[in-house]
This record gives sequence, C-alpha cells and structure tokens, in this order.
Amino acid sequence: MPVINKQKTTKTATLSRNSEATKTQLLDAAEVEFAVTGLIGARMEAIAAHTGVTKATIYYYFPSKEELYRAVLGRCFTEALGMMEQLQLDCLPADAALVRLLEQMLDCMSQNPRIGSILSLEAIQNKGKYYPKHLGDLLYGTIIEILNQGMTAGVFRELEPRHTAVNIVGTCTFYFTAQENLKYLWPGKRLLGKDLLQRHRQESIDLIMAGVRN
Amino acid sequence: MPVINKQKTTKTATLSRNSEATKTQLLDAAEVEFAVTGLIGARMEAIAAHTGVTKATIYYYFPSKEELYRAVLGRCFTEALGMMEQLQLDCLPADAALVRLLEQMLDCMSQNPRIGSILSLEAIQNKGKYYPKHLGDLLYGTIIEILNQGMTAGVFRELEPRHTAVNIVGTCTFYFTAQENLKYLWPGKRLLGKDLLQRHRQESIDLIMAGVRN
DNA sequence: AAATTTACTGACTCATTAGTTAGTTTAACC
DNA sequence: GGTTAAACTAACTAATGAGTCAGTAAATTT
Repeated sequence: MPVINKQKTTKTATLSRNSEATKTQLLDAAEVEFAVTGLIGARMEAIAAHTGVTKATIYYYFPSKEELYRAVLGRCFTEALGMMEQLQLDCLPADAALVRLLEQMLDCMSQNPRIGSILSLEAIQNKGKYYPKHLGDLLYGTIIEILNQGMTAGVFRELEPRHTAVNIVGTCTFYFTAQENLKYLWPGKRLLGKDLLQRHRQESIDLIMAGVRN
Repeated sequence: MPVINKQKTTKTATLSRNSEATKTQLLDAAEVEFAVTGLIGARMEAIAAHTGVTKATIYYYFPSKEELYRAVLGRCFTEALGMMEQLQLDCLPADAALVRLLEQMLDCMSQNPRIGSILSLEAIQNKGKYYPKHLGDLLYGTIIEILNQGMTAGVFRELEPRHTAVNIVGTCTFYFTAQENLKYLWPGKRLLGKDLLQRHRQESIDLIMAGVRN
C-alpha cells in the first residue's frame, strides 16, 4: 500500500494511517450491515471483518453500536437532505415541481436503496426512535406544500395532502425495499438494472401524476 | 383457571393441558415477535415469556426457530390467501374489481398490520428466502389480470401492469409498515384509529383509481 | 534518533442465546 | 386408584456477541 499522504504538513489534515479513510470505510460497512439487519441484528464483528480491521478498531472510532448506528443515519440523511435542498422547486408550477421531486426521490433510491431499507427497519424495529424528524419534515412538508399549491391552482384534484404524501413516498420506496420479494416477477432480470429501473421510474411518475391531476 | 374441556371424549380433540391452545398462543406471540425483529432478531425466550411458558415448551411444539418462523408465515398467508380467494372478481368490470381488491388489501392490512412488517423484513433480511411465492403469484397475478382487462376494455390507460401492480401493493402497505416513522405527521392521533384508517382507505383508493383510469 | 502521539490488535470478560435433557406435573383411561 | 401418556419445566451446554484493555507498530514531532 503506497501513498498515504499527499500533502505533508497541512495542519492535522493528514493522519498517520489515514484514520479518515478507515472511519469512512467503517461507516460504509456499517451502512450495509444495518440496512440488512437493523440496529439490533447488526454484528460488530461482521462490520469489522468487512472493513478489514478488528472489532476493537470500531470502538476506537465509535463509542458503541448505537452511536455507530446514529452516525450511519446521520450521514445517510445529510446526503438526502442535501439533494432535497438543491431542488429549487419554488419557481415551478405544482405539477412540474411534483414531477421533479418524484424524479429526485426515485433516483435517490436507485443510487442507494439502502436508505429505504434502513428507514423501514427503523420504523419496524425501533419504533422510529432514531428517525430523523427534520428530514421527514422537509420531505413530507415539501410534498404537502406542492399538493396544496396544486389544488389551489386547480391542476390537482381535491385530495387529503398528508395521506397522499405518504402514498407517494410509499410508491417511491416499495419497489426498492421489497426488491427481494419481487424479483421472481421478472425472472432472469435485475430489478436494479438500467432498463427495469428506467421503466419503473417512468411508470411510477405516470401513476402518481395521473393520480393527483384534475 | 376453571373449564379446560367442554366436550369430554370426542376422539383426540381435547388434550390434557390444551395443547392446541398453547400452540396457537405460541404462534400468536411468535408472529408479534417476528413482525418486529425478523427471523434473526427474534428471541425465543421473549416468545415463551409472552405466552407464559418456558422456552423448552416451544421446542416441544416446534423443532427450531426457523420452523416456528415457517409456521408463522404459513398461518399468516393461508389467512390472506383465503381472503383473496373469496373475492369473486371475475364477474366484475375491471374498475369495480380493482376497487374491491384495494378495499380487501387495505382492510387486510388494517386488521393485521404485522403481515406487512413480516413481508418487509423477509425481503430485507432473508432476501425473500421464505417468501410464499404462491401468495405473490395470486396477488400480483390478480392485479395484473385486472389491469390488462381494464386496458383492453379501454377504462384504464396504457400502463405497464407489473410495475403498476408493485406500486399498488406498495401504496396499500407503506402506511402500515412505516407507521412508527409517520406518526409525528398526525400529532396526538392514532394512525390505526378508526377515523384516520377510514380516511386513508378512501384516499388510497382514490389515488390509485385516478392513477390508472383513462 | 529519541520521545510522543496516533492507529490498531489479540486476548480477554461477561452477558445472552439457541437448543438439550432429564425429570415433574397433570389429565385420561382402564 | 393405579398406570400411562401428554404437556410442561428447571437447569443445563455450547456458541456467540458487545464491549474492554493492555500492549504494539507506525508515523510525527522535537
């Protein structure tokens, strides 16, 4: 393993055996593990092994399994939050804004389907204890706002915005979280392959838009 | 605890300390446990304690944790299958048939939201290893058939039936499985309470029907 | 090059867990 | 009322898992 440090004496930016990289790798491995097993089911040993370090190394970076879980959630949803914030929907009419938001959500799930699994497990196993409410507020708040706007403008039919928002999010996530139960519906095809994903994206947007439009 | 047996000598129907009842109670407790933790996370001790017996009693009835899990799944989906089969949708036009099916699915989830959780966990944790394919075939097969029929009849728009079927099931389940993450959207209200449930049922049906109709 | 700090490990502890077994209690049948 | 079989338990085993700690190796500083 050559090349550890590129800059030599830039403050504390570079660390001896590259602790920043190790930490990131641990978070990556932990994300995968938590996305399959949830908090309780996750094995610290498995996370360590997958990272190529010993279990004790995890405790060098994170005080406990629970805090590691919090860190994983934090990183996931900071990402998602960033994507949401750069959407700039205010200047768009309601229907265009909703299409844009749907595209973003579906692409987000395609890029990292683990987010959906983690949130599902979080709800089912931990009763939402670690659920990042500010993300929920932002996501559901944005959808509800768009729906209200659309109703006022007359482009959307009269609907209950909160229930509809929940159903929209459900539509954007189910395909990904239930993947493994659904795969036999498309024998021999990869559900996260380019063509099926593309098709699913379009079908989901069409269904929702037809569902809300007047 | 008085009254154990009502009929006295009806074959082997009545058992000494009522084994049939114990078995049912064990399955009930196991269903609750598995619906929260999944197969790997479930604690046999917890299932036993909740039933009011010792752990060893479970092994008197079931050879292993895995077989207990299989038995729980079996019972859940025999129920669901029974509900599906008595629907009699063949004689109905596509749109009425879909409404009927949606009502049934939503009511099924309302009555036992654990089904959705168990299926979600099954997909995420076990990669669908124990997923009852015959149930999936029946459910998705029925929806796809109705959608095709509706397109032929011209009452439904041109859509891809499989993706749409997945989205329909997603809409019918997400509210229930993600309950605990969503509760803060309705502060002070019970998501599975009569009024919210009723409202959600109607909103979901409206969204889907508007989404598929021509 | 010696001293110090940072990154990391091996070998532990103690709690928990699936599964077992030998034995006990309760009811059923004669 | 004594025998037998079914229902159930207490007390185990063996394995695994979260978390600890003393110590080592590599890099950085002096």
